[in-house]
Amino acid sequence: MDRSGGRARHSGDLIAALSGRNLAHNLHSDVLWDMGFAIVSGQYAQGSILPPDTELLDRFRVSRTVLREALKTLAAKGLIEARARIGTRVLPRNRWNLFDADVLAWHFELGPEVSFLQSLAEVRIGIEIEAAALAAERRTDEQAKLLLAAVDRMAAASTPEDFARHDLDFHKAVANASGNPFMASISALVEMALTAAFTISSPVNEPEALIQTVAVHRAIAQAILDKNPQGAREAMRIAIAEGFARAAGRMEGV
Amino acid sequence: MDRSGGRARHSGDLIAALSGRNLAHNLHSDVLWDMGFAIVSGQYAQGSILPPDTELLDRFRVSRTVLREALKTLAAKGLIEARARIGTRVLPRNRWNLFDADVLAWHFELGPEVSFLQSLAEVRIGIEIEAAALAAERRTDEQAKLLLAAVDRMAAASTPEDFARHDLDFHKAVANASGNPFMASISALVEMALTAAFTISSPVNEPEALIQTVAVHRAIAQAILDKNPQGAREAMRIAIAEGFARAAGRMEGV
DNA sequence: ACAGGCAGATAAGTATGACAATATTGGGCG
DNA sequence: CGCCCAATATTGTCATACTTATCTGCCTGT
Repeated sequence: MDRSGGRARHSGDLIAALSGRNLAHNLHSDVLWDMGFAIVSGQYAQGSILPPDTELLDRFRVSRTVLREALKTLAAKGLIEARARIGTRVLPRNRWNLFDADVLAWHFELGPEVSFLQSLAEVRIGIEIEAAALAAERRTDEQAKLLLAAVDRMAAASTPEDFARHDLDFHKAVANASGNPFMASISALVEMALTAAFTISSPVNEPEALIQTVAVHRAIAQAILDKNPQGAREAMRIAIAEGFARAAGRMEGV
Repeated sequence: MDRSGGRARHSGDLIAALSGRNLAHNLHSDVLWDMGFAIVSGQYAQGSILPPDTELLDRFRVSRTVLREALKTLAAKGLIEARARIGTRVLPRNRWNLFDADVLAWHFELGPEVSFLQSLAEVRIGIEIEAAALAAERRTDEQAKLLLAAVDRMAAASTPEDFARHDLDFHKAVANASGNPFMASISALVEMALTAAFTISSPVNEPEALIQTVAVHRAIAQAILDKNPQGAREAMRIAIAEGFARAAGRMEGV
């Protein structure tokens, strides 16, 4: 009965808005988010069978076309798999594409767990450390300039949103300078982590933290400028670890 | 005119077969692979607009349902974005989900470039090094046992396929022991890299290389057993770098 | 009693034609 | 000359019918 047409929007919208991604509001995306969240939140257990088409059709009051396209989207992200006569099965989590922006967003909708933020920080450390090191080896002068500019904008930011945006720009610039397409491809992940972290606590509100965060990022940029891979690695590790520590401290402490 | 029903299958099938993944053969997956490959191969340039539904319908001789589900799948993987009245646009590569198994497979269909293999090795180094370090900190005794068993099976493998399978098992076991769900989620990537590498040159055929490869993997397992993160990091880096070097050397050097 | 295949039932896959929503483009009106 | 609106092209949604795959269980032949 709670299926009134205009229910509250997903937290994913915040992230989409921040990133300038389109958030077209079509029926199929409604169904998609509903089902995606239901699966990620465990409402449909891994390995279980979803209700058959007919039942879902009745529940969502949409056409078969819409439902099936939503399910196909979930299948494309590795959440489900359909088989004739059996039904549509929820796949085990290790088949899910956790690097997908939507799948990540659904995870955040059930409240960012500290353990999840930590997992995120760990992958970021792995990938972005290498990206920084590669950038230090391969950067062009042009790319180095962009990095320094991004740091300057971080230092000058006045609102948490501004800061987060420029922070993201910085990390994207590092990924680009690495010359490795995979590095650039995980910006969705970085974006989610940064958004989550800054939703919890932004350095902008704590002058001391702001100065330190900017300093660490400037150290990364400098190491890349100096073509110093090892220095870039270490600085990047500190930047990510500190960002996570601040958010985690804020969540547990207080 | 070349749209005869039973044309040669994609190289992706090899990988799917090796991984035991299902390869259902429905219409929509035909269209999906055709279009996916066309986009990845640059046949449809980034930022360009795909032909309208009507034209694609005519080209593939399928129903609108099938075509649209295939396009929705591509959209879910970040390759395209449809907008009313505008058409369906090919997104820039940095929006593509390169960690998706299908997208990866399409990249390999146009012949594995050395530069692409290198990019793959670089991300693997980033992620798997951290996974190994985390595994060294968090492993259970049970997980350690599985690791050693996988190494033993690698040493005893007699065919390239067997070796690749056990190698993959090993890397999956490390990812599992890390306790980080993201690490486990990239096994598709590792799988692709290993399959590609061993298609080019398997250590099984070179006794010396086999001994060395097994030794390095045993070193990883031992470091994790000893709860020695730094040792695990270094051994993992060597394992991946050597694997890539062997394949690359075989491709360029002859 | 058992093996094997044959048929029914169920759920996903495919087809088709019509209509709605949306955004660009160009023309008409102030 | 500029603004607004309508024509138009393209994707989005709907409803219904039919096809294919495959699991279950009966049924037959040995």
